[in-house]
Amino acid sequence: MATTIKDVARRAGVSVATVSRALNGHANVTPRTREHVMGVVAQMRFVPSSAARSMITRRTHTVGALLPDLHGEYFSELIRGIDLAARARGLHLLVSSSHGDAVEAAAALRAMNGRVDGLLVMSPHANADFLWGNLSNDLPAVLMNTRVAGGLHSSFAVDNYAGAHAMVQHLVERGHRRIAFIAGPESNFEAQERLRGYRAAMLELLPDQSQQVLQGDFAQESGFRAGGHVVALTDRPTAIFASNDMMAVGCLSALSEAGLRVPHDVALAGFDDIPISRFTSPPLTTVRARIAELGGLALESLASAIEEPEHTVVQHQTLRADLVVRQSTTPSTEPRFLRPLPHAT
Amino acid sequence: MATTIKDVARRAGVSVATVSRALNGHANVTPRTREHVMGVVAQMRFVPSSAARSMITRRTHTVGALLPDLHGEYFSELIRGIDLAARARGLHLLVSSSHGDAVEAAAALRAMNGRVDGLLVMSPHANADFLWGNLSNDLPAVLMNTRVAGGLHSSFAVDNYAGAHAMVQHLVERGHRRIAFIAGPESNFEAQERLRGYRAAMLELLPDQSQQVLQGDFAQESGFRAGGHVVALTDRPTAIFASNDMMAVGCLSALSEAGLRVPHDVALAGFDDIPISRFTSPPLTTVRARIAELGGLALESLASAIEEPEHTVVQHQTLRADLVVRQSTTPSTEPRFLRPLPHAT
DNA sequence: TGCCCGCATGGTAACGTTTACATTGACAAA
DNA sequence: TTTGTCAATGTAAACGTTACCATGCGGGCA
Repeated sequence: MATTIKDVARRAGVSVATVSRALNGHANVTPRTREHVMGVVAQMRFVPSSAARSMITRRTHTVGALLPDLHGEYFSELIRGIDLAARARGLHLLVSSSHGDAVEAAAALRAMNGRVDGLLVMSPHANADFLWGNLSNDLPAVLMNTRVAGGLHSSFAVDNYAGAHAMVQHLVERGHRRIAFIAGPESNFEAQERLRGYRAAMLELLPDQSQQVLQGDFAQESGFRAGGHVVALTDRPTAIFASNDMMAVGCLSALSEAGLRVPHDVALAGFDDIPISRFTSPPLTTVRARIAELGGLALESLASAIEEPEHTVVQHQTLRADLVVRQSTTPSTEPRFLRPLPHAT
Repeated sequence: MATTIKDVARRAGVSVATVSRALNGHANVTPRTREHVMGVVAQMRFVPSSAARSMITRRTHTVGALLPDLHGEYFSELIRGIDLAARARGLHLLVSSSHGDAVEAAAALRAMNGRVDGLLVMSPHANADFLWGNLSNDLPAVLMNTRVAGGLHSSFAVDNYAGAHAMVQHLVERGHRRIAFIAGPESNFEAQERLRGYRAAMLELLPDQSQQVLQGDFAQESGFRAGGHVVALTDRPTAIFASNDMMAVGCLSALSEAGLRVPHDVALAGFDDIPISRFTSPPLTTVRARIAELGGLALESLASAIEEPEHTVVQHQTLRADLVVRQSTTPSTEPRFLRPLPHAT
């Protein structure tokens, strides 16, 4: 049986109210009493039950994060950004991965009720209806990279469209004409935006060229397969733009196995700028998605919505996605021995 | 104001007990009543407060995970393994990273009280005293990769010593004599064990050779620095054994920048077998640490300790760490175009 | 001396659930 | 008709904490 505040009060010879006040650092308690109480607390190794506490204070000091998956560097980065900001605010983090299943996501969302002060949601299923149906409307929530633009909740997103557009432009400027694109999951909003950016840029800059889209699913393996496919093509593309870095890494592996040199024989680019992309060989040209920053901003926004619900305005922010040119698209005759940056962002 | 079970009861014209029974699928409630109640619940979008519920049932259906950090593929893998097992058991996951600070770790540990049914702890500070001082003794806990062998808590660990030993043996068998080692943080238990394995194997297999240990901290950047250091050496080692994959990746980057070919000019090996290590170029010889499996097993153990506290026996399990030979240590004259495995484990 | 004020502390009602126990009513057996 | 049984539902006491209000006590001031 766990010790409760009553046990402490009895042992210390004071009331539960006094123990509570001593614990929470309230003003009106004699230093002498406080010391005595804290001594007993330490001696009995008493830790107040957060559940009971949050029941009455209506604060859990916890935020929930609903993510589609936890796999890979992308989510690692996202969680890191969220965690960092959460720690700074003294908030705990309850993570939940929905694995792409809307029913599971809904269940997870409901299970968080009463356990969190607010919710961070990144879900391919998170359209307006889904949210309305499963979110308690007085629970603050912030959306990340979802297609719900308007509505009651603030949202933060990476400018996937512009980023992809810029990458195509970079490849075109480097003289490429046949540029293949490895797409992400069709149902994924980010993947859609990146594809849209590719198509628009191609149409705009190389209207005569046919677009070549290979299907992928954001996992390394699918990039590897796509790479193998490209290798076998007659009239091979001179550049491959993978819509995320993990697929680019997989693709790179397939290309080297086939004996093709990057960027000499074929240029390769990714998207996200996950930490590993600086350390592949050659280092990967990519688009910096600032995933950690996205998570951090979303959490900041959520935290302020929790702290002052009335002053909060719904905001929709799009983070710039910058081109990061490394050696996988720049021939080795150009300066190439750039020193990789330290991994901290 | 959030709707409570009372509001639902009033609206449905029944008592709170009936609503509770309907919600929890208890037997003695008429189908007709249940349907009616559930209708009102849906209509009012009522979600029971988990806090209040767990207060009385003394079950939160949540486990806490205290980790030293959340950064990088290692923890991504670990969390994935934990999450997967947790989902299968219907448990939620409250993550907390202590960032190497014992005080913070202690605070995190205490803040979890009453909010979780059990604890998964991986902490460099987790010695017996630390745990005893901060862990409510009736809260089940399982340790991962810590130095506390005996004691009240079950623990799971990777056989870092044997893994490192096997790697050195592999390098020696391939004809290497001058084998450098990039160490991890000195205070880290896993890093210590791996270093111990290196030293023991060197002493045993190459008693005449001097050992060469470079300091690192498990981050890519430190591997990069170590690589740069090795490159500049007269009498350069013919093989480098980095004590984790991230440092190996950083080192690989430094080596290629310097124009050294791996494995032709220098062999390179890592430890952990994080997903990315299959996709570097060349693919990395490493030791498979089964991080996700470790997390999964720890969670399983914790879950059964939660479900039947009396039948649970304290167990200490060490997971085998297998050598995974890829091209970074095998010259290209040997068969090298192995197809990378799909990333699922 | 008497009064009032402020401060430390105690008592207790919340918070929103679940659950043991009480109550009701219907129906069957005597 | 009475009585017993059982199923469905209601009532209220927990769970462990905080917040509000009451209480008592000591000291300063008139």
